[in-house]
Amino acid sequence: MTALDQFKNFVASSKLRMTRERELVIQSIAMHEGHFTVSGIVRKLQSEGSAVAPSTVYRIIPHLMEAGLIRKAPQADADGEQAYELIHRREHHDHLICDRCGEVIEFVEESIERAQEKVAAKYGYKLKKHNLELHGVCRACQEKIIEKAVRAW
Amino acid sequence: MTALDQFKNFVASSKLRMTRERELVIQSIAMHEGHFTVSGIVRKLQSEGSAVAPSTVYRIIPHLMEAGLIRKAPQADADGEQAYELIHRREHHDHLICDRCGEVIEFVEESIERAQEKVAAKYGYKLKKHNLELHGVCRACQEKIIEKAVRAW
DNA sequence: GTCTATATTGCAAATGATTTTCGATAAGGA
DNA sequence: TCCTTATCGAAAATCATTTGCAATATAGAC
Repeated sequence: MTALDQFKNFVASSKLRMTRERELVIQSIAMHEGHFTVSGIVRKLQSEGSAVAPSTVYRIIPHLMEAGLIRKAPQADADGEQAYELIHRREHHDHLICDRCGEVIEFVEESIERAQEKVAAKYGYKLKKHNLELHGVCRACQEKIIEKAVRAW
Repeated sequence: MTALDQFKNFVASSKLRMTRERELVIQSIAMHEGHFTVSGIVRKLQSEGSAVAPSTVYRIIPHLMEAGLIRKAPQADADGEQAYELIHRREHHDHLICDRCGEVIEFVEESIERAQEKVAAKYGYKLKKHNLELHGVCRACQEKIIEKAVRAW
Protein backbone atom coordinates (compact mmCIF):
# COMPACT_ATOMS: atom_id res chain seq x y z
CA MET A 1 0.00 0.00 0.00
CA THR A 2 1.47 3.33 -1.02
CA ALA A 3 1.57 6.35 1.24
CA LEU A 4 -1.14 7.91 -0.89
CA ASP A 5 -3.42 4.91 -0.50
CA GLN A 6 -2.77 4.95 3.20
CA PHE A 7 -3.93 8.54 3.39
CA LYS A 8 -6.96 7.84 1.23
CA ASN A 9 -8.05 5.23 3.74
CA PHE A 10 -7.62 7.76 6.49
CA VAL A 11 -9.68 10.32 4.59
CA ALA A 12 -12.43 7.78 4.02
CA SER A 13 -12.77 7.21 7.76
CA SER A 14 -13.22 10.93 8.47
CA LYS A 15 -14.93 13.95 7.06
CA LEU A 16 -11.77 15.06 5.31
CA ARG A 17 -11.69 15.41 1.56
CA MET A 18 -9.15 14.31 -0.99
CA THR A 19 -7.70 17.23 -2.94
CA ARG A 20 -5.19 17.90 -5.66
CA GLU A 21 -2.96 19.66 -3.12
CA ARG A 22 -2.95 16.80 -0.63
CA GLU A 23 -2.11 14.36 -3.35
CA LEU A 24 0.78 16.50 -4.56
CA VAL A 25 2.20 16.94 -1.08
CA ILE A 26 1.98 13.26 -0.19
CA GLN A 27 3.60 12.16 -3.40
CA SER A 28 6.36 14.68 -2.93
CA ILE A 29 7.03 13.37 0.56
CA ALA A 30 6.82 9.74 -0.45
CA MET A 31 9.31 10.34 -3.20
CA HIS A 32 11.67 12.11 -0.82
CA GLU A 33 12.29 9.00 1.30
CA GLY A 34 14.08 10.84 4.07
CA HIS A 35 13.83 14.00 6.09
CA PHE A 36 11.88 16.90 4.71
CA THR A 37 10.70 20.36 5.67
CA VAL A 38 7.68 22.41 4.72
CA SER A 39 9.76 24.92 2.81
CA GLY A 40 11.47 22.08 0.99
CA ILE A 41 8.21 20.63 -0.24
CA VAL A 42 6.90 24.03 -1.27
CA ARG A 43 10.07 24.73 -3.23
CA LYS A 44 10.07 21.37 -4.92
CA LEU A 45 6.45 21.51 -6.00
CA GLN A 46 6.92 25.05 -7.21
CA SER A 47 9.84 24.03 -9.37
CA GLU A 48 7.67 21.29 -10.84
CA GLY A 49 5.07 23.82 -11.84
CA SER A 50 2.42 22.65 -9.38
CA ALA A 51 2.78 25.21 -6.63
CA VAL A 52 0.98 24.73 -3.34
CA ALA A 53 0.80 27.52 -0.76
CA PRO A 54 2.93 27.14 2.38
CA SER A 55 -0.11 27.63 4.59
CA THR A 56 -1.73 24.70 2.84
CA VAL A 57 1.25 22.44 3.43
CA TYR A 58 1.33 23.51 7.05
CA ARG A 59 -2.31 22.53 7.30
CA ILE A 60 -1.77 19.14 5.74
CA ILE A 61 1.08 18.15 8.08
CA PRO A 62 -1.06 17.49 11.19
CA HIS A 63 -3.35 15.25 9.16
CA LEU A 64 -0.41 13.23 7.91
CA MET A 65 0.80 12.80 11.47
CA GLU A 66 -2.63 11.75 12.64
CA ALA A 67 -2.78 9.30 9.75
CA GLY A 68 0.50 7.81 10.94
CA LEU A 69 2.27 8.66 7.70
CA ILE A 70 4.91 10.93 9.14
CA ARG A 71 6.29 12.17 12.45
CA LYS A 72 8.49 14.95 13.68
CA ALA A 73 12.16 14.21 13.16
CA PRO A 74 14.08 14.25 16.45
CA GLN A 75 16.33 17.04 15.16
CA ALA A 76 15.27 20.21 13.41
CA ASP A 77 16.90 21.27 10.16
CA ALA A 78 20.28 23.06 10.16
CA ASP A 79 18.41 26.35 10.29
CA GLY A 80 15.54 26.39 12.74
CA GLU A 81 12.93 24.72 10.58
CA GLN A 82 11.04 21.69 11.85
CA ALA A 83 11.93 18.52 9.95
CA TYR A 84 9.63 15.55 9.48
CA GLU A 85 10.19 12.02 8.32
CA LEU A 86 8.16 9.37 6.65
CA ILE A 87 7.28 6.50 8.94
CA HIS A 88 8.25 3.56 6.85
CA ARG A 89 6.65 0.36 7.42
CA ARG A 90 10.13 -0.77 6.47
CA GLU A 91 12.94 -1.14 8.91
CA HIS A 92 13.42 1.37 11.69
CA HIS A 93 16.54 3.55 11.59
CA ASP A 94 18.68 5.78 13.81
CA HIS A 95 20.41 9.09 13.14
CA LEU A 96 24.01 10.22 12.75
CA ILE A 97 24.11 14.02 12.87
CA CYS A 98 26.86 16.48 12.04
CA ASP A 99 26.54 19.28 14.59
CA ARG A 100 28.50 21.64 12.36
CA CYS A 101 26.69 21.46 9.02
CA GLY A 102 23.50 19.73 10.09
CA GLU A 103 23.82 16.74 7.77
CA VAL A 104 21.69 13.80 8.91
CA ILE A 105 22.55 10.24 7.97
CA GLU A 106 20.08 7.46 8.62
CA PHE A 107 21.51 4.12 9.55
CA VAL A 108 20.59 0.76 11.00
CA GLU A 109 23.14 -1.15 13.01
CA GLU A 110 21.95 -4.59 13.89
CA SER A 111 24.33 -5.03 16.80
CA ILE A 112 22.87 -1.93 18.44
CA GLU A 113 19.33 -3.16 17.96
CA ARG A 114 20.18 -6.46 19.57
CA ALA A 115 22.04 -4.87 22.46
CA GLN A 116 19.05 -2.68 23.19
CA GLU A 117 16.81 -5.69 23.52
CA LYS A 118 19.35 -7.16 25.88
CA VAL A 119 19.25 -4.11 28.13
CA ALA A 120 15.45 -4.06 28.12
CA ALA A 121 15.31 -7.72 29.06
CA LYS A 122 17.77 -7.17 31.88
CA TYR A 123 15.45 -4.63 33.50
CA GLY A 124 12.25 -6.47 32.63
CA TYR A 125 11.07 -3.88 30.14
CA LYS A 126 9.02 -4.52 27.06
CA LEU A 127 10.34 -2.15 24.40
CA LYS A 128 8.05 -0.11 22.19
CA LYS A 129 10.40 2.23 20.43
CA HIS A 130 13.70 3.97 20.82
CA ASN A 131 15.51 6.99 19.71
CA LEU A 132 19.23 7.05 19.05
CA GLU A 133 21.13 10.08 17.91
CA LEU A 134 24.86 10.12 17.38
CA HIS A 135 26.24 13.63 17.30
CA GLY A 136 29.60 14.46 15.84
CA VAL A 137 31.45 16.17 13.03
CA CYS A 138 31.36 14.80 9.50
CA ARG A 139 34.48 14.27 7.44
CA ALA A 140 33.97 17.36 5.26
CA CYS A 141 33.57 19.59 8.32
CA GLN A 142 36.59 18.05 10.01
CA GLU A 143 38.66 19.09 7.02
CA LYS A 144 37.25 22.60 7.02
CA ILE A 145 38.09 22.95 10.69
CA ILE A 146 41.69 21.88 10.12
CA GLU A 147 42.07 24.20 7.14
CA LYS A 148 40.80 27.12 9.14
CA ALA A 149 43.12 26.33 12.04
CA VAL A 150 46.13 26.14 9.74
CA ARG A 151 45.30 29.43 8.07
CA ALA A 152 44.86 31.15 11.43
CA TRP A 153 48.19 29.89 12.64
CA MET B 1 33.00 21.51 40.64
CA THR B 2 29.71 23.35 40.32
CA ALA B 3 28.20 24.40 37.03
CA LEU B 4 29.06 27.96 37.91
CA ASP B 5 32.72 27.12 38.51
CA GLN B 6 32.79 25.21 35.28
CA PHE B 7 31.59 28.27 33.43
CA LYS B 8 34.04 30.50 35.23
CA ASN B 9 36.86 28.32 33.95
CA PHE B 10 35.46 28.64 30.48
CA VAL B 11 35.26 32.41 30.81
CA ALA B 12 38.86 32.54 32.01
CA SER B 13 40.03 30.82 28.85
CA SER B 14 38.32 33.31 26.58
CA LYS B 15 37.64 36.99 26.32
CA LEU B 16 34.22 36.58 27.84
CA ARG B 17 33.35 38.34 31.09
CA MET B 18 31.58 37.13 34.16
CA THR B 19 28.41 39.10 34.86
CA ARG B 20 25.58 39.18 37.35
CA GLU B 21 23.19 38.03 34.61
CA ARG B 22 25.27 35.01 33.62
CA GLU B 23 25.61 33.96 37.21
CA LEU B 24 21.89 34.21 37.79
CA VAL B 25 21.05 32.23 34.68
CA ILE B 26 23.54 29.47 35.43
CA GLN B 27 22.41 29.07 39.01
CA SER B 28 18.82 28.96 37.91
CA ILE B 29 19.63 26.21 35.42
CA ALA B 30 21.80 24.26 37.83
CA MET B 31 19.05 24.31 40.41
CA HIS B 32 16.55 23.11 37.84
CA GLU B 33 18.30 19.75 37.27
CA GLY B 34 16.18 18.81 34.31
CA HIS B 35 14.82 20.27 31.11
CA PHE B 36 14.38 23.98 30.87
CA THR B 37 13.40 26.68 28.39
CA VAL B 38 14.40 30.29 27.93
CA SER B 39 10.98 31.58 28.87
CA GLY B 40 11.02 29.36 31.97
CA ILE B 41 14.27 30.86 33.21
CA VAL B 42 13.12 34.37 32.50
CA ARG B 43 9.88 33.80 34.40
CA LYS B 44 11.63 32.18 37.33
CA LEU B 45 14.23 34.91 37.73
CA GLN B 46 11.58 37.55 37.37
CA SER B 47 9.52 36.01 40.16
CA GLU B 48 12.63 36.04 42.33
CA GLY B 49 13.03 39.74 41.79
CA SER B 50 16.20 39.50 39.70
CA ALA B 51 14.84 39.91 36.21
CA VAL B 52 17.07 39.27 33.20
CA ALA B 53 15.96 40.22 29.70
CA PRO B 54 14.99 37.37 27.35
CA SER B 55 17.47 38.55 24.74
CA THR B 56 20.20 38.26 27.33
CA VAL B 57 19.27 34.70 28.17
CA TYR B 58 19.14 33.88 24.49
CA ARG B 59 22.63 35.26 24.18
CA ILE B 60 23.97 33.26 27.10
CA ILE B 61 22.67 29.92 25.83
CA PRO B 62 25.25 29.45 23.04
CA HIS B 63 28.06 30.10 25.48
CA LEU B 64 26.73 27.49 27.87
CA MET B 65 26.59 25.01 25.03
CA GLU B 66 30.09 25.83 23.96
CA ALA B 67 31.24 25.45 27.56
CA GLY B 68 29.71 21.98 27.58
CA LEU B 69 27.31 22.85 30.37
CA ILE B 70 24.08 22.24 28.50
CA ARG B 71 22.80 20.88 25.23
CA LYS B 72 19.60 20.95 23.25
CA ALA B 73 17.10 18.46 24.56
CA PRO B 74 16.15 15.90 21.91
CA GLN B 75 12.52 16.95 22.06
CA ALA B 76 11.19 20.51 22.13
CA ASP B 77 8.77 21.65 24.79
CA ALA B 78 5.07 20.81 24.51
CA ASP B 79 4.53 24.12 22.73
CA GLY B 80 7.12 24.99 20.14
CA GLU B 81 9.83 26.28 22.43
CA GLN B 82 13.32 24.81 22.35
CA ALA B 83 14.20 22.90 25.51
CA TYR B 84 17.72 22.42 26.89
CA GLU B 85 19.20 20.14 29.50
CA LEU B 86 22.12 20.20 31.85
CA ILE B 87 24.99 17.89 30.91
CA HIS B 88 26.17 16.04 33.99
CA ARG B 89 29.84 15.52 34.31
CA ARG B 90 29.42 12.17 35.98
CA GLU B 91 29.61 9.05 33.89
CA HIS B 92 27.75 9.13 30.64
CA HIS B 93 24.63 7.04 30.54
CA ASP B 94 21.61 6.27 28.42
CA HIS B 95 17.97 6.13 29.41
CA LEU B 96 15.41 3.37 29.65
CA ILE B 97 12.01 4.97 30.09
CA CYS B 98 8.67 3.51 31.05
CA ASP B 99 6.09 5.41 29.01
CA ARG B 100 3.32 4.37 31.38
CA CYS B 101 4.64 5.36 34.82
CA GLY B 102 7.50 7.58 33.75
CA GLU B 103 10.22 5.63 35.55
CA VAL B 104 13.66 6.38 34.14
CA ILE B 105 16.50 3.91 34.47
CA GLU B 106 20.01 5.01 33.61
CA PHE B 107 22.27 2.41 32.12
CA VAL B 108 25.53 1.96 30.27
CA GLU B 109 25.89 -0.88 27.82
CA GLU B 110 29.42 -1.26 26.55
CA SER B 111 28.47 -3.15 23.42
CA ILE B 112 26.23 -0.27 22.37
CA GLU B 113 28.99 2.26 22.95
CA ARG B 114 31.38 0.26 20.82
CA ALA B 115 28.87 -0.29 18.05
CA GLN B 116 28.24 3.43 17.88
CA GLU B 117 31.91 4.11 17.28
CA LYS B 118 31.80 1.56 14.53
CA VAL B 119 28.95 3.34 12.77
CA ALA B 120 30.66 6.73 13.10
CA ALA B 121 33.87 5.35 11.63
CA LYS B 122 31.98 3.86 8.72
CA TYR B 123 30.65 7.28 7.72
CA GLY B 124 33.85 9.15 8.57
CA TYR B 125 32.35 10.97 11.53
CA LYS B 126 34.16 12.00 14.67
CA LEU B 127 31.70 11.45 17.53
CA LYS B 128 31.18 14.03 20.22
CA LYS B 129 28.19 12.74 22.09
CA HIS B 130 25.09 10.69 21.66
CA ASN B 131 21.68 10.34 22.97
CA LEU B 132 19.87 7.05 23.38
CA GLU B 133 16.41 6.62 24.78
CA LEU B 134 14.71 3.28 25.00
CA HIS B 135 10.98 3.61 25.48
CA GLY B 136 8.83 0.80 26.74
CA VAL B 137 6.76 -0.53 29.59
CA CYS B 138 8.37 -1.61 32.84
CA ARG B 139 7.64 -4.92 34.50
CA ALA B 140 5.36 -3.45 37.17
CA CYS B 141 3.25 -1.65 34.60
CA GLN B 142 3.06 -4.75 32.43
CA GLU B 143 1.53 -6.58 35.35
CA LYS B 144 -0.94 -3.80 36.04
CA ILE B 145 -2.02 -3.83 32.43
CA ILE B 146 -2.64 -7.56 32.56
CA GLU B 147 -4.56 -7.32 35.82
CA LYS B 148 -6.76 -4.62 34.43
CA ALA B 149 -7.44 -6.59 31.28
CA VAL B 150 -8.40 -9.66 33.26
CA ARG B 151 -10.76 -7.71 35.50
CA ALA B 152 -12.41 -6.08 32.52
CA TRP B 153 -12.99 -9.42 30.90
C1' DG C 1 41.68 53.28 43.45
C1' DT C 2 41.30 55.30 38.53
C1' DC C 3 41.33 54.88 33.64
C1' DT C 4 40.35 52.56 29.36
C1' DA C 5 39.01 49.33 25.94
C1' DT C 6 35.45 46.63 24.86
C1' DA C 7 32.17 42.89 26.31
C1' DT C 8 27.49 42.89 27.83
C1' DT C 9 22.97 44.56 28.76
C1' DG C 10 18.03 46.00 27.88
C1' DC C 11 14.92 47.67 24.75
C1' DA C 12 12.91 47.88 20.52
C1' DA C 13 12.86 46.61 15.86
C1' DA C 14 13.71 42.82 12.63
C1' DT C 15 13.40 38.16 11.18
C1' DG C 16 11.54 33.84 10.10
C1' DA C 17 8.69 29.89 10.96
C1' DT C 18 4.09 28.70 11.83
C1' DT C 19 -0.92 29.86 12.56
C1' DT C 20 -5.05 32.11 11.64
C1' DT C 21 -8.55 34.90 9.17
C1' DC C 22 -11.46 35.40 5.40
C1' DG C 23 -13.54 35.45 0.95
C1' DA C 24 -13.42 32.39 -3.10
C1' DT C 25 -13.44 27.69 -4.74
C1' DA C 26 -14.06 22.86 -5.11
C1' DA C 27 -15.24 17.99 -3.25
C1' DG C 28 -18.65 14.74 -2.78
C1' DG C 29 -23.13 13.25 -1.32
C1' DA C 30 -28.23 14.07 -2.38
C1' DT D 1 -27.04 19.48 -11.13
C1' DC D 2 -27.41 21.49 -6.47
C1' DC D 3 -26.05 22.23 -1.82
C1' DT D 4 -23.28 21.94 2.22
C1' DT D 5 -19.06 22.72 3.98
C1' DA D 6 -14.10 21.30 3.77
C1' DT D 7 -10.20 23.35 1.62
C1' DC D 8 -7.51 26.71 -0.72
C1' DG D 9 -4.48 30.99 -1.39
C1' DA D 10 -3.11 35.42 0.15
C1' DA D 11 -2.40 38.43 3.63
C1' DA D 12 -2.33 39.48 8.43
C1' DA D 13 -1.29 37.81 12.99
C1' DT D 14 1.62 35.18 16.32
C1' DC D 15 5.37 33.70 18.60
C1' DA D 16 10.14 32.27 19.32
C1' DT D 17 14.55 33.91 18.36
C1' DT D 18 17.98 37.33 16.56
C1' DT D 19 19.95 41.77 15.90
C1' DG D 20 21.07 46.99 16.09
C1' DC D 21 22.19 50.38 19.15
C1' DA D 22 23.10 53.44 22.92
C1' DA D 23 24.02 53.00 27.82
C1' DT D 24 26.51 50.41 31.26
C1' DA D 25 29.64 47.29 33.52
C1' DT D 26 33.76 44.25 33.69
C1' DA D 27 38.63 43.25 33.84
C1' DG D 28 43.09 44.43 33.12
C1' DA D 29 46.63 48.28 33.11
C1' DC D 30 48.55 51.86 35.63
